[in-house]
Amino acid sequence: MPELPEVETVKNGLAPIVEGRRLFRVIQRRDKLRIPLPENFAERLQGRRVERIGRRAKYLLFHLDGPDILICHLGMSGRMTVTAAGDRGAPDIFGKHDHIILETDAHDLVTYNDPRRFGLMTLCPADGLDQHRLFCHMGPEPLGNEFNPGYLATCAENRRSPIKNFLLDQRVVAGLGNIYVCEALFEAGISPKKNAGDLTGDEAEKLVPVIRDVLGRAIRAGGSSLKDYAQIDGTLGYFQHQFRVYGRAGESCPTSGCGGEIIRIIQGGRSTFYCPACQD
DNA sequence: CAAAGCTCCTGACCGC
DNA sequence: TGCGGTCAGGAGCTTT
Repeated sequence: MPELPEVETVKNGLAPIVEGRRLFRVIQRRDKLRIPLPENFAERLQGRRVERIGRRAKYLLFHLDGPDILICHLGMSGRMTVTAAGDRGAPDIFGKHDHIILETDAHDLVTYNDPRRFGLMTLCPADGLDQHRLFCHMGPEPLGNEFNPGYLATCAENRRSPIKNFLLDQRVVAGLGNIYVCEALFEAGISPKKNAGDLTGDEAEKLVPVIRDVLGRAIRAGGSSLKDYAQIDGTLGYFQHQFRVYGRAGESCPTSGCGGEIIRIIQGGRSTFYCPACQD
C-alpha cells in the first residue's frame, strides 16, 4: 500500500511529466471514488497548467494556474501510471479500475487506477488548503522541524491509547502509516502496546530520529527504484523494502542476540508486528 | 476532549 | 470449478 515514501516517489515521478504542462484532456470514468468527485471535475482541470506538484502527508497536491488545487489520495490500492505519448495505442484502452486519466499537452497520460477505491480526488481553492476539512486538523509532517521530541512528548501527555494507535493519528503527526509505525517502534525498541502517556523523554528523543530515518531510507530506496525501474511498466512508487518486522510474524527477531520471535497482534482493528522480547 | 467504532470497497484466500 | 464467507486496511466521520 502506498505510504508516505511511496507517495513521495510518485510525486517525484510525476513531476517531470506534469510540471509546466497544461492538462490537454481529463477523463473521468466514474462519479465517485471514496468520496464523490466535485461538480464539473474534469472541466475545471482541463486547460489548466500544472505549476508544481507537492505532497502533504499522503496527499498529492497539483498546484494549478487556475482557482483550484487538485488533491489526490491513493488510499489502499491506488496507483499512478505514466504512459508516454509514443507508447500510447490508438484508440486508448482503459482498464476496469482506471478511474481518472490526465493527458498533458505533450500527450503523455497519467492514469489513476484504484481497485478498492479507498483513494480520493477533490479540488480546493488555491488559497484555502490549510482551511480545507482534510487538512485543517492535520498534524506536522514527520520529516519537518515541527515534529520533534518536545512536541511528541507534549502531545503524548495524558493520552490513554497505545503508542501504536497514537502515532497513526493524523492529528498528532501526518503521513505515518501502519508499516512505518511498526518499523519505527521496532527500531526504537518501544512496545506498540505502551501507553502514549507513559512515553518517557528519552523514548521521545529516540523515536523522532528513528521515524525520520526509516522514512528517509525508504524515500531514497524509492528514488533509486524510480530511476532504475519506473520506465518498465510506468507504475510509480512501488518498490521492495526490507522490512524488519512488518509481515514477518513467526520469524525470529532480526536483532542479533535477541532470540525472540516476531508476533502479530491486532490494535485498533489493524495488524501490529513486533518483537515482545526486545520491545518493552 | 479523547477514544472507540463505523464506513467505504474489492481482491485474495479458504472451506465445501 | 465455483460459490459463499471472511478479512484487511487509510483515515475521516460518528458515536460514546
